[in-house]
Amino acid sequence: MDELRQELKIRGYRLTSQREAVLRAIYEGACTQSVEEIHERAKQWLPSLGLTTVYRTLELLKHARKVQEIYLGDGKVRYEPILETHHHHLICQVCGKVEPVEGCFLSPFEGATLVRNGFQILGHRLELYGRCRDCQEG
Amino acid sequence: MDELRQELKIRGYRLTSQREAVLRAIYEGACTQSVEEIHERAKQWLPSLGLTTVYRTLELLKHARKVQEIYLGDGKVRYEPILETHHHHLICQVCGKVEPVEGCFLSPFEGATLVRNGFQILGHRLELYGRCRDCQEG
DNA sequence: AAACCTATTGAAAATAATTTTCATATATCA
DNA sequence: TGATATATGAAAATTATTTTCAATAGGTTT
Repeated sequence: MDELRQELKIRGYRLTSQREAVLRAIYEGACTQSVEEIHERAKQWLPSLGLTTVYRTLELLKHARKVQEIYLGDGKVRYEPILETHHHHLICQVCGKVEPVEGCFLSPFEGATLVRNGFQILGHRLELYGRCRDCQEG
Repeated sequence: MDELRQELKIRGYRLTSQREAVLRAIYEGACTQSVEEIHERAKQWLPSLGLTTVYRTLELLKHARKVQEIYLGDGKVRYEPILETHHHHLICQVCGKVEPVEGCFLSPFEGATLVRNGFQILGHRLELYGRCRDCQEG
């Protein structure tokens, strides 16, 4: 949270109770949350928090690389915190649950440039789809 | 296209000029296209085609596993055809261009079950972010 | 080929998510 | 504490997507 304070100061932004509430909601909530869910959770600490402010704060945190967007196929964008531990997702195609998996064999390629077309790789995202234990029949 | 005809028949759907136009637009267009783009392209062959029908056809093709959704962070969902050749994407963070990359070392894990939590992997998606050749300074 | 029946279509209306506007409130700094 | 520019909440506006419904047109049967 202190780190955030620094980040904001550097960029000329202000640290407000709204921003703290949204950030806390993101970090304490599920792996991925919709804007509505983040809003609900954050209102625990700050009941007067407006939905518009949640949208604005998420935009801010996205630029500050504190959160990441993820789209699961229903009409709404979800957000998750960018943690120190790089991870990917297991997405159950039956119940929709999202679980994180740590460990990644792609990290060594960060910074690499592909010979075929000169594309320089700076990051990646991997989503594994399938069925969680609870959703396997038989 | 004949394959599609079969697919539709099996499911009790009809093969209409609209559906053919949308499918053709998807296959002949860029790697990923927005609904609006698909609509514009398809109107070349069928000017009377309505946007609603494009949405409906994409939903149909999604269920028939002919197309896949992808979200690039602007507010709209994009679609791409599911081709026989499994591939992933190189997404330029500067200009937004999307290029396909073939070859995938994750395929052997399809069907595998993770020991840690019993999750059965059935498919995956990998997106590589970075800078395309044209967008690298220096 | 004509008739039938049901799936499909286009346009407009409705919805849902997200963004913009604007007057008010409040962090931050002198 | 006061000045000031940024941030906020509510409402309005916008944008993407879905639903409604009367009209159309596949595909099958005769």
